Parts: sequence; C-alpha cells; structure tokens
Amino acid sequence: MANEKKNNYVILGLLSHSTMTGYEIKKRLNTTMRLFWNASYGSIYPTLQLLKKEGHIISSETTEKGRDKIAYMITQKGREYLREWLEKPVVKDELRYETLLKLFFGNEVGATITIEHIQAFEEKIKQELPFLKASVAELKKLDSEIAHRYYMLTAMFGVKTYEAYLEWCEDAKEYLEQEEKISGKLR
Amino acid sequence: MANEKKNNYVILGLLSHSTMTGYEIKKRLNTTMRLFWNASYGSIYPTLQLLKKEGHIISSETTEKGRDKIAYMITQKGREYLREWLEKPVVKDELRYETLLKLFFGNEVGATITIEHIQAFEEKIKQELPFLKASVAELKKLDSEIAHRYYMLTAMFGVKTYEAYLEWCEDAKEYLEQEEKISGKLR
DNA sequence: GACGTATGTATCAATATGATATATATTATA
DNA sequence: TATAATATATATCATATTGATACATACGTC
Repeated sequence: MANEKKNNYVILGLLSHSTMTGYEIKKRLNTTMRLFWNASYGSIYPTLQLLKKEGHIISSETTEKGRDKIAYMITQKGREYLREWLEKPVVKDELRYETLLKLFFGNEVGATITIEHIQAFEEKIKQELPFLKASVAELKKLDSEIAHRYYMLTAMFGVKTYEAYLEWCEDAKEYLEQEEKISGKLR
Repeated sequence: MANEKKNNYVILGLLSHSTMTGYEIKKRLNTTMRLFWNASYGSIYPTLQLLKKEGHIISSETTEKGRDKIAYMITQKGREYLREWLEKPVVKDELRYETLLKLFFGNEVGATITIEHIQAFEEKIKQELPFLKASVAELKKLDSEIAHRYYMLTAMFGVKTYEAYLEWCEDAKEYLEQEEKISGKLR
C-alpha cells in the first residue's frame, strides 16, 4: 500500500455532514476540528477534484452576486468508501509538539528561554479552554441529536487534555525555576 | 519565508546531545522522543547530507566488522544555527489524532465501532504509561545532571496527558454506551 | 472613497512520508 | 549446526502535504 491520502477521508467525512465548498471545509478544519486535524488549501482543492473524478462526490456550480462558488456533495459510492475507512482500526496518531521539541533541546539555551516557551504554550491554552468548555456546555443541550454526540466526544477530549496541559505547565515551570536558582548560585 | 525544514533542527538537536549515526537518530525518535516528534529515514539521510554540505555537521566514516557506518558530529556553526531556532518562539504545535478524526465522523458507522476505536486507543495508552512513569522515576535520580532535566519535562508531560487520556476514555465510552441503549430501544 | 477583513478558487516549490531495496551482524530456535 | 528472525546500517523515490502566493469579489466601517 502506498501513501494513504488521509485528506480523502477528512473531506468525505465533512461532506457526509453536509454539502460544502472548499472554503467552508477549510473553515471547519480551522474551527470545530482544529484540536485534532488540519489541512491546507493546497491539498483541499486538488483532492476535491480527484474525489469528483472518482465519483465519490458531485459538484454544483453557482454564481452568487458575481462570485462563483462550487459546492460539493457526497455520493453513495463516496459514503461507502468513507465507511470502509471508518471501520478499519486506527493506524497511528501523529503528534508534533514543536513546543516539546524546543523543550527537549532546552539545555542548549537554558532555563529562562525554555520557561518563556512554556509560558507561551500556557497562554495559548488558557485562551482556548473557555471556548472548548462553552462548546461542551452547548452540546450538552443538543444531547438528543445523535450526530452532535460525536462532536461532543472530541470537545470533551479537548477539555480534559487542555486541563492536563495547564497542570503540567505549572509543574514544569516550578521544576525549571529550581534549576535557575541552582545554576545561578554556581555561576 | 518558504517551508521551514524542521528536520534540520531535530537532527541538530540530537547531535547537540552526542555524536550519532542516522540509524541512531531514528532510534531516538522512536523511543525517547516518540511522544512528541517523528521523522522518517527518507528525510533523515538526505537532511544529514545537506547539513554536512552546509557545514553544520561533520562526518566520520568507520568500518566496523565489515559494516560501514557514518557518525555525525555537530559543528560550532551548527550549534549556533540550532540555538537561533531554539530562541525563537514556537510557531505551531501540530496534532493529528487519527483516532479523534474517526470519532468525529462516528455517526456514519455508529456507536459500537466508535467504542472499539476508543478501546484500542485506551489499550495503547495503558501499555505505554508504565514506561513513561518509569522514565520519570529514573530521571528523578539523575536530577542533578541539568541536561536530563529537559528530558524530564517531556516525560512529565507524557504522564500528565496520558492520565488525562485514560480519564477521557472512560467518560467517552460511558457517554456512547448511553447512545447505544437509546438507539437500541428505538430500533 | 479607502481600508481591512471575509468569501472563494487555484497553483507550486519545498518538504516529508511510507515503502522498498540492499547488506551485514547478532540472537533465538529447531 | 543450520536457519530463521531480528537488529544495525544506508539510501532512494513516488506520493502526499504544507505554506506561500496570486487573483477576484463582497461587505463593513471610519
């Protein structure tokens, strides 16, 4: 098996929820899904064209007030292709924390700079957490609509992990501040 | 600015710790760093050749018992190049949870299959967590060696997040099992 | 009327993956 | 003691993906 082209499934998945344009797909990835996936325009538009050629989706072009837009809809064939993949076990979760990478090599630049990286990470998480919590609260109200319950799972995941991140940030900063004192004394 | 070529820094970072072969670099990524980064042979070997050409590393070839190996060592220039990057703020942490992706589209295949994905995720985490905890315990003993303290930070991160993952797995399964009952009744 | 932001589609060089090929060394197993 | 499996070691390549950029219209606001 060659390279898997996950984008096929990401796009089909979103189109299984509703008809969308490429632009709207990107917006979903940047909002609802930002916690666990991303894809660039450079992969979205070509993939849409391929999926269409393969009969997994169909398109309908409209001109709204002078601006062209192409909305895509999943076909039965596309739905089956998606399901096949969804039923297969997960191959690999792929995490690339640039923050942790810089931390891991932190000895090269010292505790002060490393603490700054942790601080920046903490601030970003603190900023996003309230929105995640608001999502969970709102989704709770829509509990009876089964489709929303799968979104809920990912939002719950976000809250749990983000809270763990924040706990770690405090621990990590404290741990490094000890070092700063030690190496400060030695100098 | 074009594409950043993070592999440059990953490799230089590892070589800042000690002299290594390409194979050893890959092994580190698969073990110590697996929690937060990965890179393939297909990028490691070409990058080593490029870094050498740019004077960021030097190589020494040896033939040990008929098997060739090329060990790479970081230069002063390489160290400065690495430091420059380490001092810059983090651009973006990139998380691609295939598990969450399949969950998010779970409505297409239903609760039973989705629970299986959660179960598989949980088992993987449960298997790895003890090793992470053992790392933390061992690194605690080496506390006085400052270089190890940065590794410790990432191991601590692993323990905190993995424990959060496990809590979420229980919540998520319970949440979905409710649905199974509901839709079971409706059928 | 000008400026910034949002909607919308598209392309491309640079980068990275995953598979595969090729060899030798070491360890386990029959 | 053969032999199979696994570990060490380097390398290449088709395919996938990013990040940047280009182009154009629409809308809000100062």
